[in-house]
Amino acid sequence: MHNCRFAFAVHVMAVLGLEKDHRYPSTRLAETVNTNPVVIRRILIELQEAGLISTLRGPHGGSVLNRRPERVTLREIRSAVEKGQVFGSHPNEPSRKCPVGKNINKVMMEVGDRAGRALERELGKITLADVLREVRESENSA
Amino acid sequence: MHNCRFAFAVHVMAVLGLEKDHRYPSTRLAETVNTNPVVIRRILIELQEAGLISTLRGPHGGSVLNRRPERVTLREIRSAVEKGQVFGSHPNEPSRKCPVGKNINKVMMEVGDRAGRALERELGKITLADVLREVRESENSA
DNA sequence: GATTAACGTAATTACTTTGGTTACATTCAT
DNA sequence: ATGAATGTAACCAAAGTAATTACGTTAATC
Repeated sequence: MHNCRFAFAVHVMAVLGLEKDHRYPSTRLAETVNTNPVVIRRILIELQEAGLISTLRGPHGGSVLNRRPERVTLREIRSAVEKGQVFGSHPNEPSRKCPVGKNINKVMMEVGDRAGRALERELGKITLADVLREVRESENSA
Repeated sequence: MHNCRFAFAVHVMAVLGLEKDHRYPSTRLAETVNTNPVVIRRILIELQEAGLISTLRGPHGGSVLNRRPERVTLREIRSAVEKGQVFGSHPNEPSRKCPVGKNINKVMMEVGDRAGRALERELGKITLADVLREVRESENSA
């Protein structure tokens, strides 16, 4: 699919949730995600702006969760890294001569809003603690 | 955002719903959407495969709805033109040394399924007739 | 104060997706 | 036979994305 920022962000948050109050540098996070530290840092900045983590520079720096995993939902993580609509809209202005073309954009905006809210509602039910539990369960059954 | 096939498909279906039993050639549909006929035809093929429309070649050919707008949901339209997951996943295999990396893909798949189902549930509540009604309401208030 | 580990960020690259376009073979009503 | 329409292949340009390199900045520690 299109982009994997949400998956990366949940992964990072889950690692930070493994050991509360432990600071993880971006290089270590990048190792477990298996990508470049800069890619991780770009995501960390968005998680900071959303108030989900705190980051310190310098030796023994790195990132740490601001809240316990029970208090963080996937909805918050997603909205931190994934701005924009769920569906794409017409790149070119539709024909204003056609009754549908004249109004479709507005209608589709409303549809997109409804769908987006449904998505957020569902992700709001899942916490980072849920993810950590499922990760551990998969770990045991593996 | 990423792609506008869903918006195009709803637009096309709405135009076809304007006049029941009237065949619209791809060139006319392309005019109201304001794009190239080939782009429309690619979408029409997917709508055909989903059983939503019927298309005839030759003179006086074109596409027509198979069902009344009250019987078509946006969920069907979307699933016709939008395959694939809601969220992207890790492009590179995460580190298997990390308990999170080892299991995150499976967990994110489940999250994606849940989110996808929530999205489908919402779109299943909206019919093409609803879209046509909203289009007409916008028309009147304009 | 020098060293060093870490972040922040700009610039660049390679790749993929996507919509748009042209061209042409095929179908089929008249 | 004509001609209007679809189906489809090939190609292009633009946009988005992860990855990478490089470098300036911060701040803990000796």
